[in-house]
Amino acid sequence: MPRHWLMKSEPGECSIDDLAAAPQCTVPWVGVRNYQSRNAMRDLMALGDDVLFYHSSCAEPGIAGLACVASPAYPDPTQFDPASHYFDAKATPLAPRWLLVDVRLVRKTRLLGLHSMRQTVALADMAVLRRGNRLSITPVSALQWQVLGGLLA
DNA sequence: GCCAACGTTGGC
DNA sequence: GCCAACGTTGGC
Repeated sequence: MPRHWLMKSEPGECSIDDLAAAPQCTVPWVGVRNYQSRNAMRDLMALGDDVLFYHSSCAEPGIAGLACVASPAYPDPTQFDPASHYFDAKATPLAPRWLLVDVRLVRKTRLLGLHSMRQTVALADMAVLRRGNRLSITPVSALQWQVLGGLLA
């Protein structure tokens, strides 16, 4: 049974349109540098899991499309690249610290704004809406997924 | 730019 | 292992 996730991306880094324009409509989810989110990818995600693609840190934050997990977790190559913003001097290929999964577009949706999400009672318990939430990857319950499916249809 | 929230770091 | 300082996130 697939799980459901919400993954935040800054549109300036990778927007839903960037995802749609990528080869195979698939991107490696580079740049996660938070242990909880890394562990979620490593331990909890599985190929085929559903993903809500969320635009954060932008003028209109909200869900912009549906995607899916398209690979198992593997080392994030940017941690080894001194030229990368995501370089981590303490990581080595033999002892990688950061992992990622590939994410593939399922379909772009209308933008379901953060404000609309907050106004939807059935979504009130979503992890991403919790005060002070800063995780870039959060779980979505089956019920929440169903409600969102209706709102995004 | 502000600031609340909270994860991470490092001294002890 | 505690905890204060610091850095980052992200909405506003």
